[in-house]
Amino acid sequence: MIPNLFEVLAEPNRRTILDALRAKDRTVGELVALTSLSQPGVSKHLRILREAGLVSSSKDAQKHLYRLRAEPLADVDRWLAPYRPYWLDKLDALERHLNEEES
Amino acid sequence: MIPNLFEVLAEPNRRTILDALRAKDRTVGELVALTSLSQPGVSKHLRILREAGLVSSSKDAQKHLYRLRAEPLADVDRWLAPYRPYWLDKLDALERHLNEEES
DNA sequence: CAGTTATATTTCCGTCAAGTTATGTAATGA
DNA sequence: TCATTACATAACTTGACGGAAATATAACTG
Repeated sequence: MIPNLFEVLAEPNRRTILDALRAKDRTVGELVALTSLSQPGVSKHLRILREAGLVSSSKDAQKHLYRLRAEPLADVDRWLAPYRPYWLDKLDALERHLNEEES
Repeated sequence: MIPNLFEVLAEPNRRTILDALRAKDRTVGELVALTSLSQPGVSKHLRILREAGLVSSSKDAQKHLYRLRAEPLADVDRWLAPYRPYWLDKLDALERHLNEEES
């Protein structure tokens, strides 16, 4: 219940859905085709993504259009920020300064 | 097996461990104190982090020192990159251009 | 060597996530 | 109204994960 953002993103099919929604809004049926999951399976993931604020939906007749809402991903970006210096070559010196031992 | 990086990061205690290792290398005992987990629990998480390439360890007598290896997190950063424009205010126009409907 | 410290591994258990099938609901169309 | 389309929800099964407890291993200490 109320899974954290990382848990939401840990599921590969959910990332596939998000990636697909970057290009354009999609119906559930389209996403089913993209994920090779059953329709209920996709709906389940969409619910989790909706509850995480990562997608929103609007109804167009029977079709439900899902749209990417990437704002929550800024939290991941903020978590990641302090780690970024570690993999940037220019700051290897900093990394070695913060630690001392060699493996 | 071989859980993907997002799965590894989904576990809160593992993120706690990584965050702690940003400051300095730590022994298992220190990490036990920081996570309120049992020692075997921490060792289990450390194994997963090691297999993901996110930490390395070196032995100093009985003590095992764990060190952050943040390089794999660059993959998360790369996954995140295409989403970044969506939450940057300056690019709201781009976002509206890529989609059309309103929720 | 015996005991202690520090950590890893094993075993077991409860929980929960993810998938499927079945069913419900809403809108369209003949 | 009845059938069909599109999707959501419910019910159920299964497998993996996270945790603790017990045990193993390795190094230091007296």
